[in-house]
Amino acid sequence: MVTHSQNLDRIFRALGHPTRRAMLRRLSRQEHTVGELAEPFRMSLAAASKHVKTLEQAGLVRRTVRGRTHYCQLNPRPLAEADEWLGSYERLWTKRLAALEALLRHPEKE
Amino acid sequence: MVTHSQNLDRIFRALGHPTRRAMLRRLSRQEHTVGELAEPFRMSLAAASKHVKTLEQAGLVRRTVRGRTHYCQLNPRPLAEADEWLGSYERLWTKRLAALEALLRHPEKE
DNA sequence: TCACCATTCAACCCAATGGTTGACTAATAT
DNA sequence: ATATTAGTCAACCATTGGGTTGAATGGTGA
Repeated sequence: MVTHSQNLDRIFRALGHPTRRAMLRRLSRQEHTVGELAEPFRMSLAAASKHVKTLEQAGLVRRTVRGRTHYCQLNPRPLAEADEWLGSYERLWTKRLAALEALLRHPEKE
Repeated sequence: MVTHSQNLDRIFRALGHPTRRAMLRRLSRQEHTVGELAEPFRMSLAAASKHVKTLEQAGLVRRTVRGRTHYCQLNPRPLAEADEWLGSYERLWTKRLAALEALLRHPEKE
């Protein structure tokens, strides 16, 4: 059994690396093969393949194998989960940002 | 110079541990000392103190030292940053979830 | 002054991450 | 048939992460 908390662990950790965020960015526009995902980076294909795997294990990427090529597509659901978690804090930062904005607008009221 | 991407790295990684998320949860209700933050966990104070430090380095916690006790308060700004990043994917998952919901409502249309 | 308390620091341990290379598997193209 | 291509796997390496313990720092209270 994998708990919700463990889900969040994997999701947030997967998002915590620039290579993987860049991969997600590309996948948000269209499906790509592992090779295509790897191409922009100065790292071995094996390394990139590992990144894809951790995205997959976080549920962020779904892979369908056709012949020898693996097609990856973004599964945005876990992003929604992460967003939901953040959502419970939204009230806090909007309050904070509103206060900041007010301060910028009327500095004399300090 | 610390880039925006590195900021996101630290933020997402900080969120990728249940202990730290629990600490943030508590801090979202009120300020707490390091000792108070550590108390609920079955780990040494030193270990908890490290978690606080990584939250601080991600910018999620601000610390003010008064005498020998360190008071921590949540700084929600980086959460807003993370949310902003996720926001650019929101269109994707709402579309997806809407499609799913429609499917559940009218399964015959498959 | 002296004991105590809140916290960090330093050294250490083990497991996980992020990368490499080389071998392997299996599908495709010539 | 053979060479090439897509991708994984396994072994390895260095760094980081998460935990421990014991000592150090520096306020606080009697």
